[in-house]
Amino acid sequence: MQQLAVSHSPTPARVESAVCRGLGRQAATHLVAISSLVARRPGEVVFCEGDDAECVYEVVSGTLRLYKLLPDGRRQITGFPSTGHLLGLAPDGEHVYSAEAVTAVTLCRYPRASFNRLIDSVPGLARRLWAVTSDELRLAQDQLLLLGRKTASEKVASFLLMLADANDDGDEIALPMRRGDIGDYLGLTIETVSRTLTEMKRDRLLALPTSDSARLLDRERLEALAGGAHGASV
Amino acid sequence: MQQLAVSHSPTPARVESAVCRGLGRQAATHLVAISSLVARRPGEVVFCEGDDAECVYEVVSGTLRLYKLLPDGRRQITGFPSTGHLLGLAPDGEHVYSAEAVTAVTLCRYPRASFNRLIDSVPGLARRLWAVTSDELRLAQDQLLLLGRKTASEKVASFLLMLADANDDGDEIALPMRRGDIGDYLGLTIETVSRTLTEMKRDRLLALPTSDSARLLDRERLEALAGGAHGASV
DNA sequence: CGACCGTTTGAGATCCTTCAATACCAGTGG
DNA sequence: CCACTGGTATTGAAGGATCTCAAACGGTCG
Repeated sequence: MQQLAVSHSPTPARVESAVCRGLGRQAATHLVAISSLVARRPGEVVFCEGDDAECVYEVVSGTLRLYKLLPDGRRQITGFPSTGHLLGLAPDGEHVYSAEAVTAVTLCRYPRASFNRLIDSVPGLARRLWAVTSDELRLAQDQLLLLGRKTASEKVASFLLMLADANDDGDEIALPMRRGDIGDYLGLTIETVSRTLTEMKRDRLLALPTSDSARLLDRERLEALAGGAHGASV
Repeated sequence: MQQLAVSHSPTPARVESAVCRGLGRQAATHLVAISSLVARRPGEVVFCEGDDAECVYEVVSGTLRLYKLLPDGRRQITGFPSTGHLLGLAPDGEHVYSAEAVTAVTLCRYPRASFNRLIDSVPGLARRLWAVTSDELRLAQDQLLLLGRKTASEKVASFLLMLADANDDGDEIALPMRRGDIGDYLGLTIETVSRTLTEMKRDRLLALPTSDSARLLDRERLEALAGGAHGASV
């Protein structure tokens, strides 16, 4: 996990994240000192690609979408970060993607300058951030395989299994994002996503109690469909 | 840049890489001490996805392809690392992609255990590796946009511009990889790559003196075709 | 209820793939 | 020197997966 957020609850010094515990009491206190909480409602923007990256964010609650745009408006969603994920971590000057709230979200915000000083002064933090970024890179490379070489059904199956693994609520999945978001994540259109889900429902691979939730009915066949590497190894 | 390699030439203590200079003489000497050189001929494998990641590599010369496979053999190439790039950097246990030589290559190999100890003992190294990995992540995210949302022509234009930027030989580009490699990098077939290149030649966008080299004739139109983000910002 | 927004479904068009043949190029042996 | 061979690239024709355009459906909220 990549948790870093510190508590802003009544007991300010209480540390919730694995990283903070790893860093020791003093460093954790520093993190609390430089952080602040921000909230966004569904659809609201947190930051845009090209903005000066003045802050690093950690998701405290809710789900966001990260995306890049082409000049004509075509959109590629690169991820749906939720609780515990870090945003805007790249060490240089500008955000390289935009971030919007999918659900209502709360974020823990760290000013970049303070954050960078912390990296220098806290032993182990740089290595921790490296590990977090490496894991993101690994996921991005899995996504390259998905986008470049998988069919629509394989993409959707991979996506559902990825969500199931992340939510670890067994086979019950929340789909807070819209069909269009899913399409822009998988390199498909809204219609193809919808048709593929309908087809999977017809084939008894899954149930769609509502349009924003799903239940996996046949994980084995879904995994076969997804091919290797929906996040897991081959 | 992400250079780290140390010299194995007659003067063993001489340090060639930017990182080593940044790290100081003593750390650089440590790097030399744990490294060894390996060579591979075209088509030979350096390591495979799923192998224990016993070593980290830096490319000293030549070009490689990194790729992931689906069970049925479909392939997605994730990059063509060349001189100065690091391979197998992920901090955990297994390689997450395979690496093969495209041209003849020489690599500088660091045993992972020693490398990890070095990270702990050399201040600044972890942060440096974080920066390197962040940059790879940024490129991977650009590639997500390309694979998910660009057309064949846009993909090929982006690819050519990316190579031109990397080689910085102006508008002369070496294409050491085969058409099939380009296709598997761009999520296209061999035939589509070939047709697209032919079409660009017909449109006077580029010249193809041989099948493994190209000259950009109209960078402006190519950049317009590539859309934003072929590596550069929008 | 009725408007709105997102999803689903349908029909036709298109880009890219697939399958197949031809061209090209370098190396080898006659 | 030239034919032959193997590998890669190019070109052609046909098919198909996905997209586009368009309409119908369904839930939510005032």
